[in-house]
Amino acid sequence: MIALVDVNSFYASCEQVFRPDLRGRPVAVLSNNDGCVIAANREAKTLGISMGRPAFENMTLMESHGVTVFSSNYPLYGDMSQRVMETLATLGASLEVYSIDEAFVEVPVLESDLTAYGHRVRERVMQWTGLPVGVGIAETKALAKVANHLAKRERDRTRNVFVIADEASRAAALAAFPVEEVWGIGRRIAERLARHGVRTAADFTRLPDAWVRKELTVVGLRLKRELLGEPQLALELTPPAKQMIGTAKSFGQTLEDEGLIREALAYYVAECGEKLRRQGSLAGHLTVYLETNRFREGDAQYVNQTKVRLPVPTDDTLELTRHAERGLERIFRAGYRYKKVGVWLSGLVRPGAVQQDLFAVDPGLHRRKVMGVMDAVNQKYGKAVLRTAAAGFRREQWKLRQERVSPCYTTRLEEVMTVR
DNA sequence: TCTGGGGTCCTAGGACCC
DNA sequence: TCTGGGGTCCTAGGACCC
Repeated sequence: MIALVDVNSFYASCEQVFRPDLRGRPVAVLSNNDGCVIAANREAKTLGISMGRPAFENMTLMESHGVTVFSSNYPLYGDMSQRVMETLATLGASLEVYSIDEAFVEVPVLESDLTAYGHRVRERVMQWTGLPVGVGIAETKALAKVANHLAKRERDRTRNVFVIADEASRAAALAAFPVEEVWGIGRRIAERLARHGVRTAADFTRLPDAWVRKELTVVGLRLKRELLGEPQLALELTPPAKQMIGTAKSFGQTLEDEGLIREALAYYVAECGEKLRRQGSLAGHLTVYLETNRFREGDAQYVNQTKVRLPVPTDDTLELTRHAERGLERIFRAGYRYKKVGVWLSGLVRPGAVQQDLFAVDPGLHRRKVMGVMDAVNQKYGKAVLRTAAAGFRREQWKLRQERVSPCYTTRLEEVMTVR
């Protein structure tokens, strides 16, 4: 059996762990650049805060009801996530970390009372991390997702456990489960299914295989079988190496100056380079992406991207920066007000699998040492303390807005709480 | 005035190979 | 006048996830 464990309103709950004064009170967390509401606890949702909508649309509502609003604090959430996963690892036979706030846990075979097991998971995570989780248990991943949804319907958080263990409970759960809430059924597919009269998960499982295969590809077919209780998706115990590594972030304000955009780009390239080296891969291609603010209807719009093939796959930030700058040069057009620049590294390979280029110069051992030193210094003294000259000294002019960020309670010594 | 970021998987179609 | 079959690789685009 598989348990899907996820943290309730994860980001909001992380903030509340360190702010006991906010227990039982509405809390919301904003996206990067304080743009959209991306997390809200139940108290905030009850007030009508709309998730995924711009912060400014919700601000009046939030202020009038005393909602405490935070900017995203990913160092905090990442660290809390790791604590949750380590706790879950002590409870399951094996574990797939599915996202920052979710994991599939293989229930140990000797557990006979699944509901009791679910409660034990909930209680231990609460005791060890202070975070509330919901637990859904079933035979397959897709059914565990359904069970997890149903677990969250319980208003009483101490009862956020739901088990689909036999045919009768499976049939009952699917008959009452809207198809658009099924894992893997998004807005587009839900619309298409609705046109064919499919409204519940149970309706979906009754569609002929051939139709599902043709309309929704093998992905849809696998999903149908999972919902019927036939496992199609194994747990991924070791996270596979990433196939793409990228960074694309909005500027705090729109920019027209190519120089500033180039500096932001170089800064993002360095972030990607660090991730690339941590994974032990080399990138064969690099895509640069540039965009104006599509929400400003009066502005002239421009969006473009270009893919650069690297002569030899590399993980050297200086080399990557050089090619990224060339890419930007290709697509930059003066006269627009830009909102976002991004870079994606792809064609990732292991160092052993590299085809050498007869005419390319290997940046050599000393450059690899430079990168090693840069990573070590930044690991120890903080992000981008040591950076390339290309990233410049004008970050103030393009960096993200983050006006309501909480302390990094668990990852920065100077921000650790003092208790008297 | 203010509108997120970072990914994955699948398919179709074109270019190219022998 | 008639013009094959069996592939691979790459890219773009669409869908999805949290």
